[in-house]
Amino acid sequence: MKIVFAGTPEFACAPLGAILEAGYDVAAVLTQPDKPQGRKGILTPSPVKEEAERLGIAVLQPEKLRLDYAALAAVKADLMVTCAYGQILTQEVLDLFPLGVWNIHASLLPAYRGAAPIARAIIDGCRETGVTIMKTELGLDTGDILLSERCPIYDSDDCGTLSDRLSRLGAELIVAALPLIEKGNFSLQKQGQGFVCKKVERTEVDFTRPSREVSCLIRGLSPAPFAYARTGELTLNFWFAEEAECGEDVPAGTVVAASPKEGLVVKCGEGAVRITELQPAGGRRMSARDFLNGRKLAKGMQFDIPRTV
RNA sequence: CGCGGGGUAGAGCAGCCAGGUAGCUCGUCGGGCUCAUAACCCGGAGGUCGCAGGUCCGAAUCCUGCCCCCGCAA
Repeated sequence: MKIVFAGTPEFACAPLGAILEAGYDVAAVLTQPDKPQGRKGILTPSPVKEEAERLGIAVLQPEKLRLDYAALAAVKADLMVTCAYGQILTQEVLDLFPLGVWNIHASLLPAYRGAAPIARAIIDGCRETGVTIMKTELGLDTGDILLSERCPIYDSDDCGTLSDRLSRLGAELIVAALPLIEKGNFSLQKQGQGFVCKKVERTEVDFTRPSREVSCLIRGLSPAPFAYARTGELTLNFWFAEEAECGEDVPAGTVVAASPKEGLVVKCGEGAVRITELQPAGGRRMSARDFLNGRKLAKGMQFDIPRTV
C-alpha cells in the first residue's frame, strides 16, 4: 500500500515516523513551503520536511495545493494521511486516493475542530482531550470518525508537553488504523454537533480572572505564542504557572511574593498564580528563581491589567 | 537597511551616561547554631568584564570594527 503523508509541524513528525516504522511505503511527504523565520527572515523548512529528508522520503511543498497537485497525482498513492498539513484540500485532491484521505486530529472530535485544538483545550481548562482518526472531507475536520483515544490533561502540562503526548498517541492510532483501512474492515461514526477553534495568539494576561483560568492561559500558550504581562518598562513572557494560595487582600495583578524562596506569586481575581518559568523581553527563558535573583521585581509591584475588550 | 534589549564568577543581575579598589542575590566549599533543616550566623573559593583594535597615565566604562544571544513585528 502506497501512502502519502501530509503534515507540517512537529506534531506530525511522530506519526510519519511510526507509519514508516510499521513497514508502510511512504512514497512522498506533502508539507508547507519553507517559510522565512526569525529576525533575519531565514528560509526554514517545516519540521516534517526535515524529518522526511532525514528518512529519505521525497518532499512535495506546493504553495497552493488546490492549484498545483499534478506532482501529488503522479505519486499514484493508494491513500493519504493528513496531520496538521495546513492547507484545505479540494475534492480533486481527495479523489486522487482510492482508499481515501485520513486525518489525525488532536482533539476528541467533534470538539475543537480547526486550528489550535491542543492549546485551546488547555486554555479552556479541560481535564481531558484526545486524538481522533477521521476521514478527511471538504468540511473542516467534520469527517466521519474511525478511531479515537482519550488523553488526560494534567496541571503540569503546557501546550508543548501535551502536544508531545498527543503526537505519540496519534502515531499509535494511525498505525492501528491503517490495517483496518487497508482491509476495509471498519465502520465509521458520524460526528455530532461540534465547534471550530481558532488559531491562538499572543495574549496579555488578565489577572482579574480566577487563578485557574490564568494558569491555564499561560500553559496553553506556552511554548508559543505566550501569555505575557507588563509592569513599567518590563515585559515578561510566561512559560509556566501553577495555581497558588493567597490570603492577602490586594488588587489583582499585585506581586504578593517575589523572592527566591517563595517564588513569584501574583494575585488574581480569585486566588493567585505562582509563575515558575518566564522570559523577560530581550532575555532567555529562566526559572522564576533565577529571574528574582536579579531582582527586577519586588513584592507590591503591579502588573498592568489589559483593557477589557 | 522593520523596531528593540543584551553578552560582567556556576546562575540571575548592578556598575557604563559624568574613565581611577570587581559589587548584589542565589548556588558552591568550609565552619558554627540546632533534635533537625531547604532556616539562621560566620568565613572562603571562584571573573580573559563577548572578540579585536584605538584614545588615555589609566578602559567593564569612551571610539571603531566583528562575533554571538534574545523580545516584538513580519
